[in-house]
Amino acid sequence: MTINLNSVKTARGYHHGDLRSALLAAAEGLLAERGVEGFSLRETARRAGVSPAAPKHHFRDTRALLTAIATLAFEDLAARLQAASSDAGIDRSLRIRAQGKAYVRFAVDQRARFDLMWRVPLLEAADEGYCRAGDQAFAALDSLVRGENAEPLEHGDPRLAPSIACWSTVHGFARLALDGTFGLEEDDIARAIDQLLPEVLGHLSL
Amino acid sequence: MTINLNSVKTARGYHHGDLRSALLAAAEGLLAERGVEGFSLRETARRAGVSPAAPKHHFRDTRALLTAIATLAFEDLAARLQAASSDAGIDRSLRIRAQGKAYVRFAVDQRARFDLMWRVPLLEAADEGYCRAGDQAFAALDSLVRGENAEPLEHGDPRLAPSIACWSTVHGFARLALDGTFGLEEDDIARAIDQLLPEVLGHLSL
DNA sequence: TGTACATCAGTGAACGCGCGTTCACTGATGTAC
DNA sequence: TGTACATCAGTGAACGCGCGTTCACTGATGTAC
Repeated sequence: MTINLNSVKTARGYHHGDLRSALLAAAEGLLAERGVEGFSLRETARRAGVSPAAPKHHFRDTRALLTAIATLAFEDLAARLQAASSDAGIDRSLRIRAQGKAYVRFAVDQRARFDLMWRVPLLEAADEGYCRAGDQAFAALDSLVRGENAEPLEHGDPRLAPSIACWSTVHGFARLALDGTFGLEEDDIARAIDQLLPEVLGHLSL
Repeated sequence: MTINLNSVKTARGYHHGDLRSALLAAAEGLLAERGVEGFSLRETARRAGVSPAAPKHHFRDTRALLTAIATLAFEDLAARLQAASSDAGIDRSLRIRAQGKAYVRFAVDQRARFDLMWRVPLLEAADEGYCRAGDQAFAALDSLVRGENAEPLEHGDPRLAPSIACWSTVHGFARLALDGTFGLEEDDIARAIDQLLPEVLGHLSL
């Protein structure tokens, strides 16, 4: 079977086949190109080669689509945090450094996705999958800071303080770097992650 | 002289008198009510009781107006950080705690303003006043962490690490609290600032 | 295996919205003589 | 002190834009008999 890339629409026929995935992909692309402020559902449909009304069959509205993307992003982040600490050997403070670096890298390399993850007014903040994915990412960090076998704690438990300290530091560093507050150009950021960040994390006693 | 509050427009006459300030005030109000996402220049003009074209004489465009607001907000923040550390006596770590608390309080009590301050794509990021006000706020923190008489350093100097660690932590904490990531309701946040935040700052060794 | 029919996933034109901005204008202010 | 005139700060109607959403529709798919 030959796939004719030059006439996707014709080859495709009336039904798309996997429009849901195509919309997600198109939305990710649009987001990466224009940032959260430049996002629109119509443009997403356009990029997926589909009429403006088509997305309705897969996502109730813009918020639903953005929420799905944010959820995927949180899952991706959780996986990367896991991987980073696993790959870093057994020394706890090295693992924390590695994970922190992975966190900031994620934010910087995928800034629009990262922005979106926290842009709560644009999302269905109560969505179950979204919340679960967020918790999952936090758990990756928490199980490293408080230990693999530490008892699970409720949101807001004061014993979470060390994990929250770590999360706050890393998250704040990422945001400040993204928002250009360190006065850094694009290229300097990479250096900041390699040099400044480890030193910053060195000021944390967990 | 009697001021007729019921017919401001009539009383006002053709010229406004101080439209620039009125626009800033209206914009702050709108921002507080609807958040950054809900802001518009037209609505600001409407609230100032003026035609949609009037703002042009005072602000080139929406970005210019928002930049002015963000600048004021940074100046306000800088003043509060100064005040908080001055009021906290001479013990350095108490002062740092007090300042951190002031930072997060500011963010939480004025979330829309705080959001805007960092929403760089909506602002004239290179605006001189905006940059100066931002630096001013950082200086308030830096002079406390590195000491009143420490030599001033360039953006990106590695010796800024302790200040940046502190800033990152406090900023990250504020953002995570605002974005609901701690799973906290509005009321819990006040408690988090009083109880969780000091403990978080306790994990910082500066 | 073939046919009837319900269901599903698309189309594309249209609607109404609020937005930022432009335009020709006009009323008020302030300055020069 | 009075007058002419330039400048400034407003008006309000209009424009064009892209957006999200609705609507009646149609082509493809899958299921029941």
